[in-house]
Amino acid sequence: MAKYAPNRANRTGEGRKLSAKVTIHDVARESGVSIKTVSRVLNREPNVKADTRDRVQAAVAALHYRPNISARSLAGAKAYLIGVFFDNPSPGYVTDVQLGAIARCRQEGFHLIVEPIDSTADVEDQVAPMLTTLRMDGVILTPPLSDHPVVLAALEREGVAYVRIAPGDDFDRAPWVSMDDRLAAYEMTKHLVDLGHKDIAFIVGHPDHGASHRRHQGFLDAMRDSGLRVRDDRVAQGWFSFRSGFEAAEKLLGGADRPTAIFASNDDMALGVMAVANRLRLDVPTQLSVAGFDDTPGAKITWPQLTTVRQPIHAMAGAAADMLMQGVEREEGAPPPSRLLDFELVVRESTGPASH
Amino acid sequence: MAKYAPNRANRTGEGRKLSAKVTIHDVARESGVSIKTVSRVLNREPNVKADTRDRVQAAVAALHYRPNISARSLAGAKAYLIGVFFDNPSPGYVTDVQLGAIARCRQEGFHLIVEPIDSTADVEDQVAPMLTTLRMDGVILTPPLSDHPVVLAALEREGVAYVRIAPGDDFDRAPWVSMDDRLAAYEMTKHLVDLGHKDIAFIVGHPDHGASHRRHQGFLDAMRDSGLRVRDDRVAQGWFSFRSGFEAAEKLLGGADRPTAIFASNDDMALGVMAVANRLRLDVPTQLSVAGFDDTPGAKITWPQLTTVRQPIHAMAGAAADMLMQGVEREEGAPPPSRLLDFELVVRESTGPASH
DNA sequence: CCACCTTATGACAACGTTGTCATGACATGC
DNA sequence: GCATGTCATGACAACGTTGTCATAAGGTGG
Repeated sequence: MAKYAPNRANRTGEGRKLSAKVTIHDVARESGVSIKTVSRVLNREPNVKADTRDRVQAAVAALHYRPNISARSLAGAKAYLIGVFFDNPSPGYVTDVQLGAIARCRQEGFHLIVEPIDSTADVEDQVAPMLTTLRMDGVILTPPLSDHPVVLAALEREGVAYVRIAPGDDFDRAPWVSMDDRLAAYEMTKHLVDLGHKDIAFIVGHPDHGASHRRHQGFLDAMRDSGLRVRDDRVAQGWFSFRSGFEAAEKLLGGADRPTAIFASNDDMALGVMAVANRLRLDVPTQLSVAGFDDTPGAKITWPQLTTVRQPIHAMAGAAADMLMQGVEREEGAPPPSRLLDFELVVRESTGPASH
Repeated sequence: MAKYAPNRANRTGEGRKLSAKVTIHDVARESGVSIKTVSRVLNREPNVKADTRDRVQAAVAALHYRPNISARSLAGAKAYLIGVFFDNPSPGYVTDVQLGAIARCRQEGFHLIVEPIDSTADVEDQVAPMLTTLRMDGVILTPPLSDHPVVLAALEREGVAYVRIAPGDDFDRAPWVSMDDRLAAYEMTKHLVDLGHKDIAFIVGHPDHGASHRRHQGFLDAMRDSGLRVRDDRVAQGWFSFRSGFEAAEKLLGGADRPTAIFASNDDMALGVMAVANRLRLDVPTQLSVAGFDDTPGAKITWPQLTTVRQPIHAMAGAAADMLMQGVEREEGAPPPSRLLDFELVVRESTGPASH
């Protein structure tokens, strides 16, 4: 039984060499300086003569030297590792966050560790071990984990920095990145009102997500500002899932007395609404307008395509990674350095003029 | 300017202490043995008295000791890191792979590094640095990267083990995990034939994915075995995207002479077909049956729900992670230890009896 | 010209593990 | 009973970096 290593290259004898490990010592020798000076150049530390720096950089390039991340994190303070914690939001959301974060991380030589957390199981048991084994430089928290008390506490206890994406409350506790959910929902509602809709239904999102409440509030504010009444039976509770949107729509569209538009506070639920409309032979948008929120890939994967709000997920994740990598700083007592990014209303085919 | 560390725990006073770093030395002292013996217990090495092992394990538990992964990988051979490389397959696919791999990794104390590769840019430049900085124990390759020559070559040159998911060819080159795409497509076609369909169209997938050809072949085989002819204009080329399915369907359904069923070789394309059917006011499934492949979340997020093939993505990724963690082995000269996992035909509402 | 500061550099320890080798306690074979 | 082997353990080096401190070279002010 031999170690199967298509990879270890020369399994058939002395063969061709593996690309030999190049260490900082090799670079030091090649450029005629000490390893410490090489280290300085690599880490952009001050007090290195321009001439010396150039020689070292030339040697690094010539030898294709790459610092070993384990040695780095063992010796120094940084681990060059950023974590992303998530708990099954939609796949589209998750990958978008990852892509946004990685794009920034690559530039700085950081890597991304993804950690799904199952909040129905013991969260402490999942978080604590990974925090102590890998000493990550920071963690990006996605909703609903952005507000999970056990996760936040564990992170703080272990001394690991974190940035929350779209947290629900406790904004002064730690840095965050978010968008103005209330305003976005407000504008979407206005869009429907402008199309002539007066009887608009709303499907609320998962109560554990802070964004749910903000979107709901934006809807209510817009209706009030437009002088329109919101009937109690026109607001349904959902859970951000297709199924919950489907069920809410069945309730909303079940009787003869139907709203002319439904604003679902995320795309998955909006797709559930579309499915019900389809089933009831209601034409979208002539008989019913449907609006979503998020602009997930699914929004375009339906007919008619969904009018929705584009969340800057990619940018939010990138901003979060940035903050973590440069070691978030702030004035004593000042609020955490957080950022509110812009959204965009995406009007497609699922919304149209009110029918009556 | 103070370091902002909401994390450094006690910003509200002396509070509770940061969890102090516990090292192997502490465990050794606590249990009255040398650090080497502790190491042995931790790594399940032989030649440790049961009594000693118990004492060490008690100390580990009492002190909440977790080995530092950087030190481990610096000193030893293992890095406790598994990479997943992908290049924008659908988000659902990506997250499924991640979840499947992580479930296994957690048990063994491994972590997952995700690395999106942009195959339109210089692949070597993206792969080489990450392979040398992080010395991962192995990499899981998802299609179409499973067959990317530059990626495979870089992996082999750097001596990093890898397992390919659903590769297209060159099966003896390295271990892989896959499913029987041909058979699955064969059975799905049979399902349509059994429903009475004779004029069935097929949408081929992205030519860079090995699975595309296998699915196409399965379709052709089933048609032939059923004594049915496949008209040339009933086979359209797609790219596994919603849009490509949409466009293919427009061509397929454009004239008066229409097939009674369309088998799209993935769900995204099938959803494109559904959108066109919707637009043309063709009822699914009474006027047109539509079948997909993959059972992505999107398959349930449409009305009617899609008849499709459930790929064991989660299990495939888990198996791949397993192989990597236990250091893939095989007899000298024997084929790589690979695995073919079971699929499942999922019949939902989008397919029904032929209409004429 | 001396004291002192700044800049550029290197020697060496430290980081927390695992690998290698040595050692002592026992058991086994003849 | 002695050579030989196996088991259980520990001392110590090694892994490849960064942090700390020392030191030499050059600049500045009196």
